[in-house]
Amino acid sequence: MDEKKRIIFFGTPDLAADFLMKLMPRDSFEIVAVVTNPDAPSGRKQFLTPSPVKLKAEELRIPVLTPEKLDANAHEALRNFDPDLFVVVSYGKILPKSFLELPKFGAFNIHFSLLPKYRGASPVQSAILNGDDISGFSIFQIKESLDSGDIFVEKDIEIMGKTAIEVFSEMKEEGAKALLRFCDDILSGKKFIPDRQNEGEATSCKKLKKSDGEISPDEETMGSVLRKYRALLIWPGIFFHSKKTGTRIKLLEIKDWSPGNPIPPGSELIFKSGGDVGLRTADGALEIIEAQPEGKMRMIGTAFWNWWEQKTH
RNA sequence: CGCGGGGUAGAGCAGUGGUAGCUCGCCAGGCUCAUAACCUGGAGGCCGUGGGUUCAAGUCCCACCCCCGCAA
Repeated sequence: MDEKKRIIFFGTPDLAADFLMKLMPRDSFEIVAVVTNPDAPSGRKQFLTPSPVKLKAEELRIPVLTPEKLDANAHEALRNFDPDLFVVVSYGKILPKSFLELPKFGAFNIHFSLLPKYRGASPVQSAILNGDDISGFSIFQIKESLDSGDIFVEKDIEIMGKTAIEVFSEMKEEGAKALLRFCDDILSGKKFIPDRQNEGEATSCKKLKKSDGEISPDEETMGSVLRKYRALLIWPGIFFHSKKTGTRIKLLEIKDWSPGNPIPPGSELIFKSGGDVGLRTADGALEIIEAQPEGKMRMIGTAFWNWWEQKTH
């Protein structure tokens, strides 16, 4: 009977925790350790909170490492686990070269775009923002430079008209299957013919900022607002500042304005027509399903309309 | 002690010591070819909880609970 291969898993957010869970009980390999970011302040009271991956790993009784820096100490700690493979899913730190040489079968990352497009921190959101119809995920061997290694597995996912939640959900579903198979394959010695990334086609995307969610509805097109909504709804969401009410207003759920419903001429930024509440944009309108003024509880469209009328008159 | 907003009808809000109100929704009726529009009527409230001040508290004072925005 072969010895089980030894994997060290790197990851931090919820998404990574889901991948960890799906990689769990296997005959061919085991997760011998999990590396995640240290506990960080979170929530209104700023309590120190462990990462979702740490919580999941503890639940699964896997040893957890939370190095602040990937230094010599961390290197030593990982070497002691005698790893065969590193699997990285949204870890949040860049692995130095000396770490990449630790596992016998190498270090691999699953990235949620069709590399070399959208290298960096927000591939799913960026693809939606750009209005792409197709994205996907890539499993590649990690090199020192970010998201640039040779691609071993790649799969398309249709993203047209979908929200980030829906896309992530599919990425999770399909990606976990692919990653599982990949781990089995590579650890059993299967030969891959990896694709080198075409550097000329590479694009990159930055980490999202809170301010990316700010919109100016009457200066933007419906398409622009809707793409931002779909891309950013997990975080930071979309919001605008209203001079009339003096508050910031989040749009929690919006959709296309129903075509049968006339948009009254001369409508204000927020308007009501029939039973629906609308948001006027530069080239049309969107329906507000749910919104939330700063400091208030979330409101369905008609409640938001009531609030708006009372604040603006 | 991180900063701030709030808790009054099903929902959204007004009400600064003296009869509990408005808008939306809901129910009934009316108008109408018709309606999400309009008219009439109606139901629906321990005003977050506990104490205090007062002849009198939704309102002033104290404590507590809960919700939310920022921040991370």
